[in-house]
Parts: sequence; structure tokens; C-alpha cells
Amino acid sequence: MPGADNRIRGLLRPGPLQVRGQILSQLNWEEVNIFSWQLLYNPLARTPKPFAGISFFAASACKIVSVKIVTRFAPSPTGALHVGAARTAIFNWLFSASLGGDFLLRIEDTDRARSEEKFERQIIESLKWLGLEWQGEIVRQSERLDTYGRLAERLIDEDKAYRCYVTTEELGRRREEAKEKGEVFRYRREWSQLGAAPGKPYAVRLSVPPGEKISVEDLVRGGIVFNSSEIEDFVILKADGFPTYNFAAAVDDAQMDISHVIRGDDHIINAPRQILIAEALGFSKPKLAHVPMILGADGKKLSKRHGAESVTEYRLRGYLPEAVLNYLVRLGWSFGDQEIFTAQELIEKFSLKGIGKSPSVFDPQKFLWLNGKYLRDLPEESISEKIVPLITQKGLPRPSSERLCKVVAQMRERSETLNAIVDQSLYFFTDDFEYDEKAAEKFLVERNGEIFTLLAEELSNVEDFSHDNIHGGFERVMQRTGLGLGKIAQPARVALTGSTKSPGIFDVVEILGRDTVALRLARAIDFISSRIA
RNA sequence: GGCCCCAUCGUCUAGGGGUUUAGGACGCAGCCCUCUCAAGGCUGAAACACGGGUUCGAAUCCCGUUGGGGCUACCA
Repeated sequence: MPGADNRIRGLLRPGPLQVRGQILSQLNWEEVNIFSWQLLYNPLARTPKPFAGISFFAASACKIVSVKIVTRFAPSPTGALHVGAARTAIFNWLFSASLGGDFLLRIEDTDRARSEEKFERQIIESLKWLGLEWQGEIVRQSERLDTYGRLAERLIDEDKAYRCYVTTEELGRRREEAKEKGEVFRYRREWSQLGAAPGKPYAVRLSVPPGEKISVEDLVRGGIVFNSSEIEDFVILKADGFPTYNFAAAVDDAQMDISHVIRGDDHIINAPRQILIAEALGFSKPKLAHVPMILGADGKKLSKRHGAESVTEYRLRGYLPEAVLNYLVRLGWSFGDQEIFTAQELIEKFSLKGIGKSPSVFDPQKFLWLNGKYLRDLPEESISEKIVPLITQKGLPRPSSERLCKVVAQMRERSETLNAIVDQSLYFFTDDFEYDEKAAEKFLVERNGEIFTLLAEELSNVEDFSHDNIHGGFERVMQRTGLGLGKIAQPARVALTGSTKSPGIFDVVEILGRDTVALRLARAIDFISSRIA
């Protein structure tokens, strides 16, 4: 979008800056200039104090000058959506959403050997689950082969590209040789006729003029300059007629009117190649922002090819989409000291300025904590809803929603994931549970048999089976035995839940209900006598 | 090897020449609460990679060193 800055500058003048009828600031000339510059989304420009809410300002100003922001997420369907890719999707989505632009989805399925439709479905499912909505139709590169072929032909006609007949085996050999000699092998045009023969399959390579400076204006890291001599005549169209990544990406970004590309650092090396392609074609070039990568605990790139974890996997483990979104966006991006953001807040507060330059290590512990935090904030009903399928999956009957809500109210404070809630509360949904071995050994002992008998008796006398009345029942057992609550509650806990860990004992008793409690106390008494015998 | 990127507590990060005895969060430790486990509250330990500059003054700017990472495909 050439000239956008001038258009903005033309429309922004010193004086009151009004947005939605509100005077937000009095601009002087210096501010107008800084502001105009910032509207080009250069996060390196410092935000002057009055412009704390830059993305809000920028969004408004974008509307004024109708600069269309278009971002895209362009995964290759060669695996599930892994967290690193998900994060770049989130950044792109937020960037366009914060500026009132469009966010598009493009499937880069040009690797015929590795692309699979099921992965595409899985990626789409994950994006929807995260709440990342895209605009318009999904673009599939495999459906645009004609376009790439035509454009490659055009470049050949214009002598900006040429056919290469050398086989990959031959190239591999040459690279080996060069390496052994400590040299760097770069394919150059003079080899283009090697092995040429009519009808023989060929790839198309771009002629890269050596000795030229290619500068990349990166919105996160600033200017990076490459020397074209370091770039070989790379392939743009493979022998099978499919485009290479760089060619397809450069062509599509231009034809889809992508204004900003936010992607992983590992693509920084591709930037000069895509610029070369766009220039050869006379196409527009999107603004680039390379975000640092996500590393594993070992400091190595977190990648799906290294078996990294996918969004799907986290969903299956009982993570909430809000938490995944929040955790991933905070990995490499920050807004002061704030840790928790709603999606709406992110849209308001996101800007490229907050993206750091150094790679981030994925921390499963903090992720888990954040998920727990979200779990505690969610209404009980909506957690219950999400949990029902997890319960029925275990072959248990669907519990009443009243009981489920009570269980959730108790368990969400002690669990970090949906799955953990279910796993730790099975005794609420089935009588078929084992006593924890150590717990039974310590608490299901002879002297406690009497306590259980008394407790059963007192609880059977409780009329309204509610928390406070149950408490009263326990009090009476305490009086009759002269024991403290701990001496009674803990054995009872084991009898009722099989474990030494549970919500408060009165809550457990209330939720289980009169009959179940009686049953389980009797079972514990039986267990004790069978043990003694 | 070549090219490129990066460098604040173990981890995510704030900070962008003086406001800093470097702030917050996870994790860790202790205390409080307490029928267990959690949750919650409070307290604590914990970092500017190193060396040179520039400057009255450097975590902050510059250079170098070291360390880490990425790319180096007819993968994306």
C-alpha cells in the first residue's frame, strides 16, 4: 500500500484528535509525525505518553484513511496444529482484529508427500476451538497450480527464471563434494543446461543477480540486510509442477492483498527470497514481522517434527481454549505486568510493540497454572457441560446436573484441568472405587470401626441432609467419642472417597447423599472386619 | 563451515541513560487459614552473560568476546 503514510499524514493535522466524538488529544506537529509513522506499524517507534492506547488510535485512524489491514495464517497440513504455529495464528488474528482488518486462512499443501486432508481438518478444528475466526474462503495452494505455472512461465519468458534439468541426486552429490572441500555450493545459471534433454522433467529456478543488497524491513527487529550473492538460484517450481514454498507464498501474499505477514523467526531467511520473487513479478510486498520462536525446555526449537505438542492434544487433556489463547499470546508478547487477558482485552491491547526479540521457552507448569486460574473463573454450569462427555466416556451414567454442579464447585479449586476434575472426583459418580492402599492401612483400622458405626447412626438422624446439619452430626460423634474433628473426618474421608484427599468432609457427605453415605460406611465397617479376620 | 537472529531471576517477562536497594507472574521455601488436599492471603530466596568503550552517570547506547538458536532442500 504505497503512499499510505502520506495519506495518513494528509489527514492527521495538528489540533484536536477526535475519535467517536471524543477529543482524545491535542496533537502538535511532532506528534502528528510520530503518529503517522506509527500507523505504518513500526513498533520500534516509541509511543509518546499521550498515546498509550496505540492500537485503538491506529484502528480509528485506519478507518479514517481506509488502509486495509489483511493478515493471514498459512499452515501446511503436515501435522496437527502445534503450539508454535497456533501462536503465530493468534498474533496475526489479533493484529488484524485490533486494527479492524481481515484475517485470512491459506492452506499450504504443496508438499504432496506429506500433506494430508485429515491434518487440514484438524488444524481448522483447532483454530475454531481457539476462537480464531477467519474471513472469506479458505485458499488452498494445491488448487492454484495453474496460476503458479503461468507465473513461472512468465518469468522464464522474461528471462528472470530458467529451466533446470539437473536431478536432485546430482545436486546432492555436488553439495557433498563442495562440503568436503569446505566450500559452499550455490546453484548458478551456468549449470542450467546440464543434462538438458527434450521432454526431460525440469524444475524452474529464479535467476538471482549476485552482489545486490536486499534489505528487509522487519517490524519486530528492524532492518536486516542480506547479500544476494549468498542466495543461490533457488527453485520456484518443482519438477512435479508444484510451486515451492517461497514462490507460492510470495505469489499468494500479493494476490490475496496481504498487508502484514507475522510469522516465525525461522522464516527470516525466506524474506529476501520472497522479496526477490515479488520484485521479479512486479508484485506488492507485504510488511514483515518475524516473531521469535518457542523453544522446548532443552532450548531447542519446539516443532511438530520433533513431536511437539499440539493444540488438539491440550484440548484432549482438558485445557480450556481461553487459557491456551492466553498462555500462548503471553509467550513472547507482553503488556506491562498483566498476565490474564480476555480475548476482547487482547484485541484492544495487542500491538507488535509488545513482541519481544528473544525466543521463549515453553513452560508447561505456568500453562497448567493459568488453565487452573481460568477453571476457577468459569461458571459452574459451563464447566459441568464440558465435563459430562468426559464422565460418560468412562462408561459412567450421566449424573444429574444438580449433583454435577456441586461437584464442580468443589473440585475446580483443586484441579487444573477438566480431565483432572473428573479423574479426582470419580467417587462422586460411582460406588465402584478402590481404597487407596496406604490410606486404608492407616485409617480403615479396628478402632475406627466404632466411629463409623456412630457416624452412621448420627447421620441417619439428621433430617435435612445439608452441610450445616451434617456438621451437627459430626459434632455429636465428637462429643460421644471425645475426639477432635480431624480424628473423625479423615477416616470418614477414606471410607467415603477411598482417599485422604477430597473436598471438605461435610460437602462430600452432602453431595453423596444419605443413602450412599450409609452404604459406604457399612462397606468400610465390613472391610475392617474382613481385614481383622 | 557460511549466512542470519538473540542475550534481565530456573522459566515467562517489566524496564529503553539518573525515578532501581532492578518490578510482576509461574515454580520453589516459610507462615497464616484449616477436617485432608487444594484454593486464597502474607513473607522470603532468586537475574541485568563477560570485556572494553561513550557519558558526570549504563541493565538501558556502541564495539568485541562468549554462549544459545535458526537457516543452509525440487520441506514448509
